[in-house]
Amino acid sequence: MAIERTGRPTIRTVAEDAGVSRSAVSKVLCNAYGVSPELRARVVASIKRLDYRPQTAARAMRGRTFTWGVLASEIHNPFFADILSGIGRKLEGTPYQPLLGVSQSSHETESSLVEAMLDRQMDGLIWIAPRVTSDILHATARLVPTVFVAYHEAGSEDFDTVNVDDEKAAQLAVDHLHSMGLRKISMISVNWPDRVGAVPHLRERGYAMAMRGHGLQDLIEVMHSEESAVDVGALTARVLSRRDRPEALLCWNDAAALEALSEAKRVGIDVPHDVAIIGIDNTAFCRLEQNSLTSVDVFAEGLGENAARMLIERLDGRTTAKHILLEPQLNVRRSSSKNG
Amino acid sequence: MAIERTGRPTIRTVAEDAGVSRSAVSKVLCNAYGVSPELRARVVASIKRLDYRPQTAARAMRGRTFTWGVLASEIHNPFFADILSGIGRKLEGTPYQPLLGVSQSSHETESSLVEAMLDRQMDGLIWIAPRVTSDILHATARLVPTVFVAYHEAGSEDFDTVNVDDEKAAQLAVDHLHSMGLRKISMISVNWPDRVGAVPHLRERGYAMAMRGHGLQDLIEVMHSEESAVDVGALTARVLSRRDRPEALLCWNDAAALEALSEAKRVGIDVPHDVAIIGIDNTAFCRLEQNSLTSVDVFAEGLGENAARMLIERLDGRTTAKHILLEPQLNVRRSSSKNG
DNA sequence: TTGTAGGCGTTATCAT
DNA sequence: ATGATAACGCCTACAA
Repeated sequence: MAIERTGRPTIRTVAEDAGVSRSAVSKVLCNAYGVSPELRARVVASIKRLDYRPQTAARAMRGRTFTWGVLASEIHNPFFADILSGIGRKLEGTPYQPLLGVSQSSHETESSLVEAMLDRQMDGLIWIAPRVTSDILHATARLVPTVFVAYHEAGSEDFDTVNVDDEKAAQLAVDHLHSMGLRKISMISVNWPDRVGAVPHLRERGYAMAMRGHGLQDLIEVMHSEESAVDVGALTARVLSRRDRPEALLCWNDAAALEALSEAKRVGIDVPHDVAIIGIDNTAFCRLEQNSLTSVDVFAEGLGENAARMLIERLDGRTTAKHILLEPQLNVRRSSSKNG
Repeated sequence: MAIERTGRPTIRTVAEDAGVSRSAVSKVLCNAYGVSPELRARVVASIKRLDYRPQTAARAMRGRTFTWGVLASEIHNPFFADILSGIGRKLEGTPYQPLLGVSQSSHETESSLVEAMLDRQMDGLIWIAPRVTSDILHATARLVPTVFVAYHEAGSEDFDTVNVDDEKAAQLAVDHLHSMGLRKISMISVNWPDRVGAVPHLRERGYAMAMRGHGLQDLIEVMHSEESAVDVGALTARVLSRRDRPEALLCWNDAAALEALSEAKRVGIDVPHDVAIIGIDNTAFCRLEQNSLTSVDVFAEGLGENAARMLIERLDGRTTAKHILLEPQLNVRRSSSKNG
C-alpha cells in the first residue's frame, strides 16, 4: 500500500486497495467509458472505504480545478452577499466550488486579484461590478470563461453579462416620485471609474432620461460622493441644509440612501414630508421599520443564480455570448409615501 | 522556446529566455541560496519581460499554494465582512491570497466546505464561528494550520483562537443597563449548536453572570430564536407585547437588535423610554441615526488582523498554540440612554 | 475492458 | 554557483 507524504489516500492507494490499475480509478472518477459495472463497484467501494477525494492541484495540472473564482470589490454591501447566495444555491449539487476573492479598494487592486485567480487555474470567473477598463475585462475573458454581474456590455462576444435593467430601475424611482407630485428630484451618485457599462453610470442615465420624460430637464441634478459612508453622509448633509433643498433624493444604492436617512434625521428633516428618499437594490435593511426605505428591487440573488447558470453553460461548451437583463421592481415604503 | 498549452509562460520558458536552467529560475523564485547576482538579474529580467507568474497548481504538487481558506457560514452580517477586511489588510504585501468559502446553512454543510479547502491544499485556514463539534475542529487543525475566530477553546493545543471576551461583552451591556436603573433585563439569543465555546453561549453566560452580580438572578430570562430575521422579529414582537414586558433587551448581536428596534417601532413602543435595546458587535449600522443602537464593540477588523498574524506565525514555524482575547468596549447611543 | 506510460509545471536533491 | 533529474497526483492516449 502506497504511503503518501500528506497522509491522504491517492489514486494509487485506491487502485491498490481495489486491486485495479490507477487508470481504472481515474475512469471511474471521470465517468469515462470502458469500465465494467463490477470494476466500478469495487473502485467505488474502495473510494468510500478510504475516504478518498482527488487532489485539486493534481487535477489542475491536467485540466480542471472545479473551482470558480468570484470577484468582488467590497462585501459590506449586502447586495454582494445576496449575489453570492444565489451563486451558492445554484452550485449546490454540482462539483464546482465557488471561492470569493475581495479586492479591497486601496489594498489589493482588482487586476492583481484576477491574476491570483488565473494563477490558481479557476475554471471560470464571476466578476461583480468591475471597475477596471473594458479592455482588461475582455483580455481576462479570453483567458478564462467569465461572467460579469453588475456590468453592462451587451455587445460583447467575449463574455456573458447578467444584470438588472439599471436605467429602468432609476426610471421607476423617478416615475414614482413624479406621480406623487414631486418635481425637484435630485440624485446622489458615487464617484466611480467612468465606464459606460458601470451601474452608477446607467442609473444616472435612467434618472436623467426619466426627468426629461416628465419635462423636468431643468431640475436635473446629480451629485457625486466618494464611496465611504462618511462622505455620503457629508454630501447629503450639505444638500439637505440648502435653502433650495430638493423635494426628493434618489440615491444610487441603498447604502447611500440609508446614510441619507440618517443625515435627515440628524438635522431634523422629516422623511418623507420634507424630503422623500429612495434607494436602489432593495436590500434587507429597507424592510426594517426604522428605515422603511422605498427601493427598487434588483433581485441580487437572481443575478447570482443566473450568473452561475451562464457559467455552467459556458463550461458545458456554449461559445456564443449571452446577455441577461432582469426587470427591476419598485417597492414603495414609508420613506416616499404620502401617508408616511 | 517551449510553447505551452495554456499560452502562459512556464518556468521553462523563462529558463530558455534567460539562457539558464529551470532550477536556476526556481531558486530565484524561492529566494534560495546559491544564485549569483548576475544570474538572478538575468532571470528577474526575463520574468518581467515575459510577465511570468508561477502556476499555483504545480507548486501545490510540491508543497505550498500560498492560498488561505477563510470559512464563514454567512456573510450578510457585516461582522464577517469586517473580519475579512482585517485579514485582507494584514495580508497585503505578503504572497498569500485569502479566498472565502461560504457554507450557507442548509445548502453546503460546513464539513464539506472544509473538505473542499483541504482538496485545494490551502496552506492554512481561518475559520469563523464554526458550528460543528469540537472534535471536527481538532481533526481539521491537525491536517492544516487553522486559526479559529469567534470560537473559544483556550485550552486547545491543536489550533490558535482569536476572540473578543464575549462574556465580558455581555457583562458590559448589563452593567450599563443596570447603571441606568433598569432591572428587568431580558436577553434575545439564538438557536445555535450547543457548543461550550460558541459565541452565543458565552454571551448568554456573561449576561447571566452579570445579572447575578447585580442581585437580579430572579429576573434572568434568555429567549432563543432561529437565525432568520423574521424569526427574530416574531420573537421580539411576542416579548414586547407581553404585559410584563422587560425594561431592556440585550440582543446577542446587532442583527437581532436591529430587528428588535424595528418591531418596537412597528408596535409603537418607544426606545429607549419604554424599552432599552442593546446589541453586540458594534457594526457600522449602529451609527446611523435611525438606529443609534448602543452596542459593544468587538473589534471585528482587529480579530481578522490578529487571525492573519497568528496564521503567518504558524506558517513561519510556530508550533505551540496561542489564544488571543481582545477587550470589548461599550458604545452608548440613543437606544439605551436616558436622554434618548 | 483493462493496464502501461508519459507528461502537466514546479521544487528539492544531488551531481558537477 | 549551476544544472540535470526525480518526484508530486492525476489524466489520457495508446497498447494489450
